[in-house]
Amino acid sequence: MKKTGIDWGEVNATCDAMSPEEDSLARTIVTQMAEKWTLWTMAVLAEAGGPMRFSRVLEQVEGVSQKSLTKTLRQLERDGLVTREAFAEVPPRVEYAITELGMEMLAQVHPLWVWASANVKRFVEARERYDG
Amino acid sequence: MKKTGIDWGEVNATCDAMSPEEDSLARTIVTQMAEKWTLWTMAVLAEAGGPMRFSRVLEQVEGVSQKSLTKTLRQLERDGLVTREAFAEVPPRVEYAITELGMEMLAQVHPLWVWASANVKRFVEARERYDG
DNA sequence: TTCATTTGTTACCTCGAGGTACCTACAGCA
DNA sequence: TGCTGTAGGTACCTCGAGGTAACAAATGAA
Repeated sequence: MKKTGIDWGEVNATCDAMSPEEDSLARTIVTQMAEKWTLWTMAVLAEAGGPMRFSRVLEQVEGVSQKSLTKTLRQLERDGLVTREAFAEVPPRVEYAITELGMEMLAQVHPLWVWASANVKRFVEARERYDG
Repeated sequence: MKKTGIDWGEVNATCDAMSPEEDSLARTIVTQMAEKWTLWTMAVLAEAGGPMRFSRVLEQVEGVSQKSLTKTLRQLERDGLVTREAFAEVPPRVEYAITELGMEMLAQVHPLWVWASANVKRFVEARERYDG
């Protein structure tokens, strides 16, 4: 029945070996990763290939509000997924860049995203079957 | 700079080839996957290796409320990730099981989860650096 | 007759995500 | 003397997630 060869026991064992705080943190990481603008923001910074000003990111992540982008970037910075460098100039300049850890996380997410995109039709069919 | 070898252009190309509805659906799939009880529920059904009654799932997914589990299972059923079979008995019996599509999705998520668990320490350190 | 069982549904509550809109500070420029 | 541009902070709003608690429906058991 386990046709995919996934050993969920292995995952559970990994979780059991962690402290409760660590366990809940792993959960938090995955949850935040799926928040509305997080992946998109990281992808934009990854594609840029170097530091990017706040307003450039704001343009590239189409539809995000200033407030939400600020919050998203703060969280990413806190988790070590992006770096932030502020320059004491007028008008102010702040540059963001993705970190090695951020690139590693994107590498993990990448196949999932590709799979989801490639299998959209199967989901559409399932929903039509259910709704109709 | 793209040290991970990820070709995000490839992902974007995939997205560009989709209709807006399909694109937003792919986004929706990934978002729902990260909702509070979704992955846990799927993992429980996958580990069971066969059909499971509602109340068994309710026990295994510790902390979930009846209402939330019902909603979670409905969404999973709608997306073709689990099956639901109701028996006309008293008291009622309803059996849930994971589908092939569900197993495939778990297979995609698995490495991400393992990576997140394995790298918890790096996130903890980043947060301590930021907060302290 | 009354109660337990099982799978929901519904009303009501709280909390947080995320949006819009408006405010600052300060130098340069017309 | 205003006006512009940048990176944010803050007030206020709406919307949905998710919790608790109570109820339904029907049958077999006490």
